Amino acid sequence: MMEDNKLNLTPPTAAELEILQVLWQNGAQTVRFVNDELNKQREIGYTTTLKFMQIMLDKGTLTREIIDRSHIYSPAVSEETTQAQLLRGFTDATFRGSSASLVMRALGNGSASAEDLARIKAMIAEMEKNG
Amino acid sequence: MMEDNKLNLTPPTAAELEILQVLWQNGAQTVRFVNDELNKQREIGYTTTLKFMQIMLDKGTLTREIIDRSHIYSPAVSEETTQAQLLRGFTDATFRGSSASLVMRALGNGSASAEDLARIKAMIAEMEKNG
DNA sequence: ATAGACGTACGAAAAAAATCGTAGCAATAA
DNA sequence: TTATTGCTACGATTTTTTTCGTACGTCTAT
Repeated sequence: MMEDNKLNLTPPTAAELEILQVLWQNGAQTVRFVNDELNKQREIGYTTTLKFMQIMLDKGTLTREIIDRSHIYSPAVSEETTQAQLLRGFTDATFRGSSASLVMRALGNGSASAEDLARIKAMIAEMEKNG
Repeated sequence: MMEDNKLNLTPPTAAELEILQVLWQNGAQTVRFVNDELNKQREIGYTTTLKFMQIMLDKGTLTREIIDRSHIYSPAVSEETTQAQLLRGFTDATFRGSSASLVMRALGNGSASAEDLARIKAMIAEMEKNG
């Protein structure tokens, strides 16, 4: 039987997201590189990382090419799209779909710098100017 | 062996959160009530809901009292605290810890009304006034 | 008293996510 | 040539989450 290799509609799992982050930040890389990066954050075996990346390849979340006998993996989904997709699900589940509540609470945790606030204000102003 | 019944540090799973939402919105309720509410959104068996609520009781996420031979469950965690906890994890995983990025993207999806924007602006103004 | 109706308890099992062990292949060092 | 090193492939296994089936107990209406 052949895999359908259908396009990925379901969002990445937590572990998959970690891998995507490494690739989004560093561009196409080998399993070795990704695994080393992940190990800066938590302990995880090489074959575990490899397995995930193979699964993601199968799901269509990653693509790969062979360069110099080594497999180089690239994200097949953009960070922006993925963030939007995950954010939607999270907002629905945790804030009953209210982006405004989510924003209020995100701002409320006090982690935003003055520049952050300024940029957000600017964005709101822009949105209000348009429609 | 006795259960440790230790306080819950780990955030609720997706299914647990659904149950908490029902209780936060409707106050202390029976399994039957919660199950009926959940079934307005998706199909799920009574015993499944019951099992979750028993597990949550065990974890300390819920408490219960017996009224008129029936078990009435209440959330043992506040919605605010839980949202903050989940938001933190989500922001770390998906936006590399940047609340500002998250806010920008949440606003960018265009779901915020004019009133929402006004309220957010007010909040930012308040934050800037203080520190 | 007895059959429903309505509840809870408990033990699994099914499904999904995460992790690893072992084998095997190429290049290269000794 | 043989041993070592650095990869990938693949088949489990473990853990967590989700889901139910079955047993049992208590009222209540016949």
